[in-house]
Amino acid sequence: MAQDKKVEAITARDVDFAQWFTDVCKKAELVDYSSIKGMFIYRPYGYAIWENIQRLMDAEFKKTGAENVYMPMLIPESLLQKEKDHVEGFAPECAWVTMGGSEKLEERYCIRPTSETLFCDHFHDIIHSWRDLPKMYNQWCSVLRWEKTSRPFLRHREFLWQEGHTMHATAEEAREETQRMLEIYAKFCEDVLAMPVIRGRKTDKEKFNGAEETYTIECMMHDKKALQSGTSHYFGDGFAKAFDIHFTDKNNQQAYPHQTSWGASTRLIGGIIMTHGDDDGLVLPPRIAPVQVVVVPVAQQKEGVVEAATGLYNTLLEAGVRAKIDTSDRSLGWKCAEYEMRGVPVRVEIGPRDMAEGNCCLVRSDTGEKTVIKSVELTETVRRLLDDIHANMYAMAKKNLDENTFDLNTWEEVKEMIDTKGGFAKTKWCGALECELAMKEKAGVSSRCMPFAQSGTTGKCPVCGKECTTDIYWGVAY
RNA sequence: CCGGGUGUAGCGAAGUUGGUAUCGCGCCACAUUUGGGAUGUGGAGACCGCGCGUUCGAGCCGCGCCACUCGGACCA
Repeated sequence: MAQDKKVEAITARDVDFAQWFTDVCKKAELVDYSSIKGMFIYRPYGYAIWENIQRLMDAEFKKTGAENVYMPMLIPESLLQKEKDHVEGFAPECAWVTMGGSEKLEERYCIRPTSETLFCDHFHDIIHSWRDLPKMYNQWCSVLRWEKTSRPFLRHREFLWQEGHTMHATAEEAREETQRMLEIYAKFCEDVLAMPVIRGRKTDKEKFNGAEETYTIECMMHDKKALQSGTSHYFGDGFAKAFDIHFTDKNNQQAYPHQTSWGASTRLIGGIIMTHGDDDGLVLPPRIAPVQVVVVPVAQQKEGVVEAATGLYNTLLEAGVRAKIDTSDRSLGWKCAEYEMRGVPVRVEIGPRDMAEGNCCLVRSDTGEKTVIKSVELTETVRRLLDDIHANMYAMAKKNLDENTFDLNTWEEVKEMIDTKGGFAKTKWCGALECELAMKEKAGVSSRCMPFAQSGTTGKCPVCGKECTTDIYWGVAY
């Protein structure tokens, strides 16, 4: 019966993945819809996940020397238009401010879809000497893109993100920065979010507007579709030239600096949900979970139970564990189901029977497994368990990725795979745009990335059959 | 943006030939309960997505808009 109730509350994951995702977002109280299409309300539990992402990522950025700044949210149209490829890419999804109070503005302002142009305008003013470099700036903000369709976390019109913008004296140094930041995103996904990633480079078709090279980390969701989870761009000196940013180098020569930008967004939360969630709802990676352990007293009206539970709770807090205790008058069953739905990694149950023997019961959210332990060993066991859960969640996601990635040779094979079971196809690619477009047209997949880990072997392009060496991943993307 | 579907209480739904709206869950109070979404009694809660029109009268009919959703195109 209890099982039936849960299934009733949330659509079964493998019956309708899209509906399951929406149900989880709503029922776990991560987000709510606002009155404007594509603009979402981040509720406390959802925002708390973002705060944890911010806190942990920000620390990594700062280790590299990045500094946080904040730029205006409006971009004068003339500024946006300075770099041709960039404006062409973003113009279709810009929202514009045309009025100031009751006055029509002389020049309309774009609400930032990304801030390269604003940073460049500023860099123009502050970079004059080789001593001014590198400049490594980052900002946490929201951006606006007038998307036609929207889904919680995956595609918002306004979404929260961070955007790093850096300027370097040499191309080599900028390239290193691009790689360094991509690796930070990759490690973050693996070590904090328990999401395995494929690191690689985007094709020219898929790269960021105005960039010379775009690097990406691609994750596989439980439904075998791809989620681009972080990107890092190398711009060369294109923007520097467009914005007339130059400096005097050590040899007293005028030079253009080389630029990068890198970003990750609240889309990561969508990734967490779609990678780890199950039929009971969310399953949160322990290192990002707003509540890591919830203490639930059993038969709490009995003498001493609440006190014993509170004791465990305080022990956890003192040990630095993000803990919560629920002494509300909800039934035990309700509480169990509720915290499973919210994906709290570990639940501690303690009732009269456990107390009599100095025990408590630990339940892990990833497997549902219950273990009775001595209460005095709580902190140590919980710490180990949280690490175990992380490792297990990563392993399960890695298994999903590995088992659904296929080495294929022709576009027909790719189509067959996508139409029947879904997954990533790994093939060779000749590098021609026509072949890339044909894969979309014929097989229904887009290129995800050319992985850094190249095999070095020779094979045939799945479309034109030409001999080539480049390995590339294809998939259906969010 | 194109095509299909849907908007009635916090959620899920019913609503007859047009007559100001019903049910379940949830919510609140009290009591009894509590080792996997408890039970009883009582109570509150809806400008029927928004606007305009037709009509003596619209949840229901017409037009427009907004939002959600599923495909497609586009995009992080």
